[in-house]
Amino acid sequence: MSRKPMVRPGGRSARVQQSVHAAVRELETEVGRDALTVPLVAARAGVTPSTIYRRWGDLQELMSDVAVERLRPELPPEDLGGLAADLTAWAEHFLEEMSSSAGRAYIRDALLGDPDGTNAGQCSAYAAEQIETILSRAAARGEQAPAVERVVDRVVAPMMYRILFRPGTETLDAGYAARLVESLLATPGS
Amino acid sequence: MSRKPMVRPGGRSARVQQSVHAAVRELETEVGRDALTVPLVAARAGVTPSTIYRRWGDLQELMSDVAVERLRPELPPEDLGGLAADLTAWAEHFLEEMSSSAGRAYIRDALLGDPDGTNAGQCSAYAAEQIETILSRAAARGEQAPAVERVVDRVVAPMMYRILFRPGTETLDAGYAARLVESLLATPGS
DNA sequence: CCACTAACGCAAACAGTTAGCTTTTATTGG
DNA sequence: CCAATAAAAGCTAACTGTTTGCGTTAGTGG
Repeated sequence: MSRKPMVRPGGRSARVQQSVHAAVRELETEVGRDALTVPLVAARAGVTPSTIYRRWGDLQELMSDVAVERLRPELPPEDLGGLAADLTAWAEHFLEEMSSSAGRAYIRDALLGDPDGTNAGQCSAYAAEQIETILSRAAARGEQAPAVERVVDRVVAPMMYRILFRPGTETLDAGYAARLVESLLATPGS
Repeated sequence: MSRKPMVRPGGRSARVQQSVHAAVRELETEVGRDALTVPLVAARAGVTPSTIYRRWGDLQELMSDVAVERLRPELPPEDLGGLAADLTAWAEHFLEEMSSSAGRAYIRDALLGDPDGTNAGQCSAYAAEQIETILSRAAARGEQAPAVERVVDRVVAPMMYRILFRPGTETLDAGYAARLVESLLATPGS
């Protein structure tokens, strides 16, 4: 979903893509992320290495594609009946997922093999969608809600920054996420 | 400065490190980032490839080391006589440097070949140092200054998030940096 | 000044990558 | 529905980057 024109999405191409993605996920749990190679994935997927090289370019771009799939939220955020509760719960959940070693690995992979930034943009879009849902609900209730951009700047960005640039910092608990949301909602204006 | 114990920092080891780093910088301008390979760098540096593989592991970790060096600020932030002016000027400068294509490439490299997060932490520390200097000056003047952590969360993190996750977004100008600082200083409390 | 050992050079074996060509198979138009 | 077309995959061989064992060099500490 990043480099290939995908001009022929049906039939065999689709099957190959699915089997290759499946092979990556399987092998990742069996032999570990670092032991993955293109020939290994190709063998498991039942294709030749050159097929993978031609469609994805290299292992990093393939891993980036798979990582983005894994970072896609599968459920809409929970509705707890209020903006503060919804946002806090979502932020805590987001932080817990992303700051785990698995989550961090996926974020790294997504950023890594992403020359044009398409996959990174997709990750950001996922978070924005979830937030949008929460804010729309709040507006429907008549609550005064901030803009999505503000939530991203004040809640998502600080968490991501700490995950990426300050590993080992132990302040990455639910309390931190809650404080970010609280601080955001305390100043309705700018 | 990331993986090697550097138990023997003097003499030959230091010379090799310098010539390898210099070779990377030279070749980067000559043939471009994407054309760099370990054997190429080794030849330019006058060492054998195995030396690089043993000390750095792979090309990514080497590039990460070099990138961190380039991201180190060479000057302390300018003193304009006031906290708001100092922070705004610094944030604008920071954003301009980091959002350039060269800056983004260095950030990516620094994050990329960094298994334990040491280099990423170093980047974060550089920014924190600069901010610390500005805040200390403000305190010396008797101005009320926020904590470094707050500046990182409210100013640095949002800029970095947009650089990494939202490429192509056109709101990465000086005005954005200024607004972040303004918003931060508008709420002295939390 | 000598013993010790980390780090480097060298070279061969290994593994991942690239490229040319052939074959298969969606797709498109008659 | 069938033929023509071209995209995508298979195959294989050449290529290039990576790993590893061993001998040598040169800092380090006694």
